[in-house]
Amino acid sequence: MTDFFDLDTPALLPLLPETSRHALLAAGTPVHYRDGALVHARGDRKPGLSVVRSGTVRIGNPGSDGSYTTTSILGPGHCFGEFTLFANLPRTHDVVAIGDVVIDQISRPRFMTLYESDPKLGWALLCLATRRIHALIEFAEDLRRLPLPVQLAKHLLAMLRGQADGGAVALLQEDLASMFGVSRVSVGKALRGLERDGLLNLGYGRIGIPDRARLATWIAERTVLMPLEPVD
Amino acid sequence: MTDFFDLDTPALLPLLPETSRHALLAAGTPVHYRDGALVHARGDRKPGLSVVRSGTVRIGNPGSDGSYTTTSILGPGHCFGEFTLFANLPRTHDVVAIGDVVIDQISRPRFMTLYESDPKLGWALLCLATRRIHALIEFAEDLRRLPLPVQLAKHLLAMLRGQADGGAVALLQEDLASMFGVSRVSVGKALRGLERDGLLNLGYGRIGIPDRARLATWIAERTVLMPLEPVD
DNA sequence: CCCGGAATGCAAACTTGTTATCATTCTGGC
DNA sequence: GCCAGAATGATAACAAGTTTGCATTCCGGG
Repeated sequence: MTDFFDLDTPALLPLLPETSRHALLAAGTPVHYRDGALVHARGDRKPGLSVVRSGTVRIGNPGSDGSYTTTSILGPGHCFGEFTLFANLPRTHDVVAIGDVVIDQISRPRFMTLYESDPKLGWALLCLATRRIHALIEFAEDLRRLPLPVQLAKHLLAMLRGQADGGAVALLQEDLASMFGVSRVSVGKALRGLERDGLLNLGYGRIGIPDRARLATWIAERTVLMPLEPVD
Repeated sequence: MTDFFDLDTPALLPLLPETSRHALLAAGTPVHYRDGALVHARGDRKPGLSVVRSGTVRIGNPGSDGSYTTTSILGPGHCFGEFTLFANLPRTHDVVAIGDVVIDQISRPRFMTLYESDPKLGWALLCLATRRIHALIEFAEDLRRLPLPVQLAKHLLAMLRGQADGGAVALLQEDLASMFGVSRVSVGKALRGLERDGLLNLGYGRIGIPDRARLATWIAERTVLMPLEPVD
């Protein structure tokens, strides 16, 4: 489980050539966080880029009503904090460690030096940002147009990309609800509907997809937009 | 009326220093489109960057059910087409001219030459992309958490930013509906609710805000997240 | 092995938004 | 100044998601 929201967003590190990657990591200070520790809080003003070295972090925001919205869950090689560098913004999200995590923290001055000396870095960040924008737009569009069951199905399918048939995701209905900004009840209802149609099988903290191709077809029939294939 | 969705996203051109701006425009070929002309269609594979020179364009996508979702409306100085350059994607949206429009079309090879010779260009694009991601995330969050009237109010307020009190927006309820992925009926109902509370006054294709400060307060009372102030 | 907390299932009353249809009002162009 | 088309208002039947409360099932640590 690496990615929830930015499902089509690759990590930063693999986009960089060997040497740039090493330079970036060398510029950072590895910091250790234990489970549940707050890495950054919305509103924090200290700028810098962060790269996940090991473990996963949850990016999200609590609401004043006690609800919590998860924006993304990032694993090793992913980065965050670009807003503080390029957009002159404070931290926009809380970042919380899931389990034990090590994060390379790169200060603004260090990053700037690196950025100016290595054009590959800027290019990689642009590719990343662009893909993220694309993923976000498509996600927002889905959010507006698709009924909940289709959204859920799409997401589950994407989470199993690259796995063999009959795979399963370890995932609480509660977490799904927080990601889609919807109640646990609706998630449950939708999932059970999909199970009735034989597209999923539900377990305790586990959702299995018996036949990925069939689910993909089911989704395609309900999706409005022409799917896009990457060029090349 | 320049910006609907990317309300906090600045245009590309003002982010560039004088010389870079001229170089960029010189690299492009101005193309004229008449009202309603299709500049690009979703799925098109010819890459390139486009800069709006004059007029406005609508970025959006038709659904198979006949509905239409507007993602953004861009005016002079704004650019689009980055996806085709950095993410190896075909066009993700239809782009349609609103009124007569002139667009500078910059081919991929030309852009690449420019990008490599002028580091300011990459930096500006990164700033732009970053701000856009931020705006999109906040928008998606609103979409999930806020009731329609609050979303509408927030948007209307943002559209009048920088104008004097008592200003008005020229805007059809129909267009608002297409932007929020919601029916005209709900938009009407929500707007009339706001009018009852004295926060708006509705006209024919026109929405006025008598007291911006009061509307801002009203929104703040219903908004969950701590607002962010730009650093500097 | 069993027991308590966590996760899920279920039902009822309610809220919000949808579609569809029709009436009304506004506006620009002749 | 009038009139057709565009935009808005209003209503009713319906669909989807919410909240609340409680029952049930699962799992892991003593």
